[in-house]
Amino acid sequence: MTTDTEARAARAGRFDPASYERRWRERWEADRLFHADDDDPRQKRYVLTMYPYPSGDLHIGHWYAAVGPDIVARLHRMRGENVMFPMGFDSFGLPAENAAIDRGIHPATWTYANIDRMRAQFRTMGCMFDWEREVVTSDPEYYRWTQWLFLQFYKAGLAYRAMAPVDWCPKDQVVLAREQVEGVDRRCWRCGTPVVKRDLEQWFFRITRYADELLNFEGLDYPEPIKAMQTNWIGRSEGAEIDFPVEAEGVDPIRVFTTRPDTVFGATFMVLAPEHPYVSVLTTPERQADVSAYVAAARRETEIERMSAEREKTGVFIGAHAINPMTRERIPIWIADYVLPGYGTGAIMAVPAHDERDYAFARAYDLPIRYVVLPRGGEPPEGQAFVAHTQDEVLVDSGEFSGMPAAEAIGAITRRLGELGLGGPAVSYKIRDWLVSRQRYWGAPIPIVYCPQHGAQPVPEEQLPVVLPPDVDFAPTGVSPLQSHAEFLAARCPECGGEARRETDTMDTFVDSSWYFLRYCSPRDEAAAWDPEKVAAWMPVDLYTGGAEHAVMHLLYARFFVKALRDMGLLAFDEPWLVLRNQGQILGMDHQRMSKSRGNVVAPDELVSRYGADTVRMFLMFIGPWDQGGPWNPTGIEGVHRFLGRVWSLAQAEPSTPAPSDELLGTPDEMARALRRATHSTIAEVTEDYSGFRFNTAVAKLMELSNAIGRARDAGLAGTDAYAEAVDTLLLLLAPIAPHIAEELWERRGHGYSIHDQAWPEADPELAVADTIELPVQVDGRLRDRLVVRRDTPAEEIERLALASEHVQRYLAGRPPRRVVQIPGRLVNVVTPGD
RNA sequence: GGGCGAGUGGCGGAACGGCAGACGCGCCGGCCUUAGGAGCCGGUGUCCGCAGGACGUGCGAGUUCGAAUCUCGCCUCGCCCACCA
Repeated sequence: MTTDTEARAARAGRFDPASYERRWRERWEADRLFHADDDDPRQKRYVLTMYPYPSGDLHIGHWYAAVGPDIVARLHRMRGENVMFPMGFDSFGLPAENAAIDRGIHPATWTYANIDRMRAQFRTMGCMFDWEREVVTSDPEYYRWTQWLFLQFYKAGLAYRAMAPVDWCPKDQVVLAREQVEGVDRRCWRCGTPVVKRDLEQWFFRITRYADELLNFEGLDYPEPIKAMQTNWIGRSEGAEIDFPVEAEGVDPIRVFTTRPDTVFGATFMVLAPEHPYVSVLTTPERQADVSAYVAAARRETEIERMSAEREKTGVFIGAHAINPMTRERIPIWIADYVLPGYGTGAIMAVPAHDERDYAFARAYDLPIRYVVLPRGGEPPEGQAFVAHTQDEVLVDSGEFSGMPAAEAIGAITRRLGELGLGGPAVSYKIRDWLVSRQRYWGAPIPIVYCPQHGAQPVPEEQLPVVLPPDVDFAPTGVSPLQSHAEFLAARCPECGGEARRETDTMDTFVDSSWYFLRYCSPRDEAAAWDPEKVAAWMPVDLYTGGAEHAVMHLLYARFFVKALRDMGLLAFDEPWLVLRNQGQILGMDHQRMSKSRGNVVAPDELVSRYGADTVRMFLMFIGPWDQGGPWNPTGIEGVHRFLGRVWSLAQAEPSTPAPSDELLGTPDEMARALRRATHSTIAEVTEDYSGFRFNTAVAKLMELSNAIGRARDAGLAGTDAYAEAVDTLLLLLAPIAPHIAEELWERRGHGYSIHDQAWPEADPELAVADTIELPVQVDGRLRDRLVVRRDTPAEEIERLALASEHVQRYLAGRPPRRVVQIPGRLVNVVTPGD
């Protein structure tokens, strides 16, 4: 036995992935095997995975993220589709600049060295990336078109400049988008420093114009959590705007937004955000000192202090009054920092009886609380606001609306306000316009110049790209390093030709990533951002994969881009990707997110050199559901390596004399049929699993098939057609997940290059089913026996056999069963009469 | 505070409402070895055991012939959002 094994092993050669993996990768690349041809007439399939930031080295998480879509892309390719699976680098961004500050390396030097290293590391994965389509967003050939797109947004009125209170990271010395401020304590997403508010002139993209369309996910196959996150982020609220006239000459009423117009009769005071423009207009002289102090304090506060929900409510009375438009009562106007300047109208009608925040404020400042909505026949609750909004509340103390169900009153009161010219229905959103300017160097310069005569002027398209000058000072000063570069700064006004100053802010890197999937379609086009015909042919992306952490940033921005570009007539579709899948996150062994600062980053290199790329790929896919991720633990990689080693020897097994009939396994014919059954059911199952991103169970089924092949070999089937079919099928099914060994063994078995050009195997349903089945027999739902019967045994016969079982009879004790439940092909359940 | 997930052997994890624990790791035993940290074979949820049983999917109820799976209520953990009127 051992000597046989050794002899076979000697002929087959030792299983040594290092001896063939690199060789095959080089050959595939030299042959352009995985290059997607624009002119290929077959069905196109655009598979995309999020391109990485070139941080320095690939870690195990990059492998995990890339191998999943690679498997699916390869499956489609073997099914005869023209598959594009490109890769590139999101290479602008802050870390490069930090490297410049910390170590004196130019951002470009640092970035491109990292790209070179990571590109080489990427190649060791054996993914079918089409490197001929690579995009690098910091290349002038790329950001030229990022700038061009900015100009299109500008011309379309979707890019604008405004003074705004913005989130500012004091450590990185940069403005952040709202989406880049994280957590309850409002920290910078990059460095974790608490952010502060600053008023600055900034560039915005008008994403709010598309809020409603972005809420529509019809026809999109997204994970539910992503849809929920985007929906919550956009935060659409329906309600009413209501005007509260003020007691001051020549001042327009204060307009508020509320989702509860039914409670307007309970509005006993008003609260303005301290930033509200009316504060300075309405404050009475005797209140001026207190109000100014409060406003100044609010401005100094960081977001941390301001946003904390647990915080005591504070505010001051500004001395002025407004009129409740329904009760006609005179109500005091306060300012308080719990009213946010950016949401709704920056002013609220305070209804302490029906809003917890207003209630807390009223209690703190002894303001009147009036309940106007109550459960039918109920009493006002003791010591708290009544916010419940079920079906059964009615209005009380609300004039002509008293007695009306609250649900109905929302519409009725809103209509009445409209009739009175005091407001009407309104919709409010949490989402704000996207702040895209950054006071940083390593990004695409915003293509605008400022002329003393003509103001902000777009750089003419033929002058693009506005190139980053290489020689700047990188010390962090709070202004862009470009501001101290005289040559860059000096520009001509496109309108008058006079001296002008160039915009020194660069664009958020999320602008770069909002269109890179379009550039992949015609990556070397020098005349346009993309070739419309090629984009029409390839887009939209059929399958997009990446981390869920981009739910409200990249994924939302890119959807906005596509919709905006469609409305400019530049694209003819509505959504960038039709199917989205998120991989889980691979955590460090300490169960923390992998990061250099924690020192828990797992590099794949050592594993790859010890076991080969196929083993690492397969192990990563085997550890659990792909969308789940989890802490890294290399225990168990040996099992996957052993499996590939078994495939290695099974695929090269020498024909042996067929064994005689075996009492347990049957005749050689029966054994062959069993093997074919295993082969064909595995085809069906693995195909399903790959398509559904269930790679872990796919691997388990491949292992089961190889176990069956091993038993067949031991039974002497190695020379038979059934054996050859089983092994060749196993290799084909293995090709997407372990492309190197599949190719090597395919060749060794005398088939032509390349296995990756073979057709995906088809399962024969006739062969996949067994002639005899084993039926579990339950008594009262508990397993008591098993029946082995032919597949076509009639139900009456099965019932007879089941009742005849001594294990069943023991529980029936001679009584007739109350009933017998049969699920055809699944089980039999005998229900006893009971007591 | 709101929203969404998830709790199954020693471990990672399987399981259209129908045989709980597939597949693998680990562990135990055996074979082969000068050796085994290589390879191969067998066993492995817990408890009682001769056969054969009992108990088992975070906890408690319910629906069902039958529940890891569906419903309700708790507990724990994770993620996202959070003074959004």
